[in-house]
Amino acid sequence: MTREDYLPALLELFRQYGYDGVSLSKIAVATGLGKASLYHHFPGGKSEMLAAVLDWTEQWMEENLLSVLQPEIGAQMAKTQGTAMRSAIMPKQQFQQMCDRLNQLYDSGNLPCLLATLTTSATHNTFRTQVKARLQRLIEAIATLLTASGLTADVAQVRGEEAVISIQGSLILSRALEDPTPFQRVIANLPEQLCQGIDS
Amino acid sequence: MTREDYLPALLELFRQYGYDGVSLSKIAVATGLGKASLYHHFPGGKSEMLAAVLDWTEQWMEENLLSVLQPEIGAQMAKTQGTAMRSAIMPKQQFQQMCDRLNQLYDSGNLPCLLATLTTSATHNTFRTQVKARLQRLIEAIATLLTASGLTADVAQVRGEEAVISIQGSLILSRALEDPTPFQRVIANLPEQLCQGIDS
DNA sequence: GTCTATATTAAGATAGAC
DNA sequence: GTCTATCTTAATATAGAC
Repeated sequence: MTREDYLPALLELFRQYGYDGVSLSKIAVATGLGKASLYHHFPGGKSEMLAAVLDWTEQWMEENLLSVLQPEIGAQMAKTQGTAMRSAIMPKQQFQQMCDRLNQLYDSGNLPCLLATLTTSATHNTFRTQVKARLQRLIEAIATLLTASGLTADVAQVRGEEAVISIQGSLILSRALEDPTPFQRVIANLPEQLCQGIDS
Repeated sequence: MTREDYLPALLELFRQYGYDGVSLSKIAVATGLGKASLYHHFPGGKSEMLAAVLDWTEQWMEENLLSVLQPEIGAQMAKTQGTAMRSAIMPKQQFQQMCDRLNQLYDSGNLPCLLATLTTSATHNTFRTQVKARLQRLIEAIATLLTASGLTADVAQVRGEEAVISIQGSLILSRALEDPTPFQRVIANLPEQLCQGIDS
């Protein structure tokens, strides 16, 4: 058993209960390990566990969200399909794919966002810095794709922020109401909302 | 010194650090009281402190948010101003007033929302129930005003949820980015967003 | 790599003096 | 109504056997 095997369980704990709400006893139960074994895999204790989870989810974000938002990918899709387009890319399909991944990440609105949980329960500064950078990169990726699709930089930036606002806000509301439909509605409308004013 | 005098300090602590992130030592420092004195005012300890804060903020919400959203108030405003309107109410001004109060509550996007913090750091079930009811009542109040302005019940309900989503999402983003402008932009656009399709 | 056992510190909570 | 002192429990963390 390597330490990566315990990252999924750790992610579930931290996203659900926040950093302060997770104790080593809880972790021991969830992983089936004793406390001493946990320190074998994570000598730095709880903070190293969260750091490992953050690195892991950052990798997921790169491979599953940022990758599908690359403008070149849309250009390639348009090329292989022979679509005639002014901007030569197809942002709506790419945003649709992003939404599919988000649906998977948050289990259709039934699971909370780790970044939001860490934002609200103010923890160590190093974590807050990472969270900030992660959100900025997602916004930037959306904005870059929208800019490549013909929008101005300011409009694209605002629209990227609005996407994150809708996602985070609906996750909060869905969790508070114990009803995933607000998140699902937001996700269903997001590609069109992002592409308003872009000729497809 | 009565226990109400300590509610503002307690609210600041809970909204910033969440229930699990606030210790009695922190509370003692913030209030300037010893632990034993805190138990004199709040025999139930930390959970009773949060309960008192929740009751206090619920009262604030009734007097500052729900009250200005009553349809009768809009009708009265229209009447005294002699405005000719089909629906006999002026929802946009009322939503504008709601936004002013929200701006005050969240210090223009610089302070987090207690309800969101409690939603993310999953605490006792009694608190989650209260948070859920509070959000439902705000959504309902917005929807009721929109229905009185001519919208159908389903559209009004969705629009109420979208308002809460925008508020909560922008507060999260503003806090994560350490930049209140996303919240301020949302608040500036909210009245018009809510009143789309209503003749004023 | 996992365990039992234990150390250390902090948290939540109470007793009783003033 | 506030304090000092103390208690109890839980949390983080380590030592050392297997």
